[in-house]
Amino acid sequence: MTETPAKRRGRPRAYDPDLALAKATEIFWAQGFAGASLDDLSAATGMNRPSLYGAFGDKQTLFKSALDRYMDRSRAAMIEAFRGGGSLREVLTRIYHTALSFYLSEDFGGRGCFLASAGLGQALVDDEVRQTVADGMHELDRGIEGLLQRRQARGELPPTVDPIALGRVASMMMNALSVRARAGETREQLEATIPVMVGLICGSPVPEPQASE
Amino acid sequence: MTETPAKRRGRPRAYDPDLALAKATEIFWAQGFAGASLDDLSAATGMNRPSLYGAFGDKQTLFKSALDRYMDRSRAAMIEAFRGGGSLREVLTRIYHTALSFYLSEDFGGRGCFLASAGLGQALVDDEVRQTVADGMHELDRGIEGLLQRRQARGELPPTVDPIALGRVASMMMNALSVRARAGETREQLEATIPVMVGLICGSPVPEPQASE
DNA sequence: TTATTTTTATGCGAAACAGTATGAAAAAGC
DNA sequence: GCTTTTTCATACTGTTTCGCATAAAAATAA
Repeated sequence: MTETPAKRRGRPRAYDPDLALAKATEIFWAQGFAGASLDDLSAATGMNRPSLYGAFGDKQTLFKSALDRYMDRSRAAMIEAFRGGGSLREVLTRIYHTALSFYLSEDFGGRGCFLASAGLGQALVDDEVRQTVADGMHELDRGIEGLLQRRQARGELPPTVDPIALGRVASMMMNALSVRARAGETREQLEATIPVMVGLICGSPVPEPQASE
Repeated sequence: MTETPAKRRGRPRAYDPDLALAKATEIFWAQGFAGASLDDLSAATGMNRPSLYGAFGDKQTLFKSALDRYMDRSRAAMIEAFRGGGSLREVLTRIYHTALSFYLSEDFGGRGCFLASAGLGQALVDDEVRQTVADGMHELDRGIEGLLQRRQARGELPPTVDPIALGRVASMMMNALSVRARAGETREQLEATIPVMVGLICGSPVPEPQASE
């Protein structure tokens, strides 16, 4: 669908819009909205100022496009992580690892979640951004809550726990990973916390050989 | 010590340095380093530009002073929360409530932890800031780890758990509260997660009559 | 009163900033 | 080959930014 359906009429554009948006996202991610100048964005995307403006509108609109693109990407990755089978323990572990794969970058070092970093950096200045970020986080909350509900029904969680309250906290732990990633903690340090978090959610040491079911 | 020891010689300053730093902190907190202009800071502090410069140096230095002041204040509040007696459950609850008292503001709405918000906003641009923030968080990590170690020795935690790993995650939950506060969640929503978090750390519903061992 | 010291007030200046106008370049249509 | 359409490249405009220079104001000291 995205491939050129017919030969476009005028001069062909010299950039790939999605790649450019990805590069712009990286600048916002590292420097925040206010800290990213149009010169920075222009240099990173390889587009000059008027092309940027023509393609994405002004800086605010570009930022919101970056936010939307990130949410689409991370949503897709999370759906993938939810889908794969395995025990609740395994699914949660996969979810946290997926989150970390977004928060840690080879080239830029730890930068955290784009929503929690660049997004929330603007939260007190632009309420639309704040709302978008909040919605994104709550969407993930509901995903994990649903997961815990289903797994509780299968007996993977004790019937006494509240899967909604627990799911929300499990979701919040990703926010904690984001903060620590941006604070510079290493992949090893962060990955070491995952089994601890999963253990807290699922019941500590090992599900126990669980011959019961 | 801080009171005027003798009559100062020249024209008296028209501002209270610490109050001015507090006001500047609020601007950085809401708008970030790059988003806060010297005009904003000047208006908030009531100091004109040259006075600001004379008192705190340039914008970077002012920001780092704000960071230091925040760390001093929050450290003091946390020491207080650690000191008061009570069960581990009670102490942890008090610690989380103390954290929330910093993250939520009457006038500005939820703004999160200054370290995690304004501080980490600069983390990828200014490595000294990143290191300061990381150190601050790790100091709190060690505090909670020590608390759990002592309480485990008193039998308030099962001997099987690793108090270091658990303490680190307990500390990270404050980072999660910070993110959600800044995302606009209400005090009620945030406070509702505290007993869930404390329950995860201490052993869920109530330490349970725990007849098993 | 007069001199000295310290802070405030006005406002300057160079640089960076966001956004745009103008014209050249590169493709398709005829 | 010429026109039309779309994008690129240069450069401009007006504003905002940060930091500081200069001079007035307000206190003490002599």
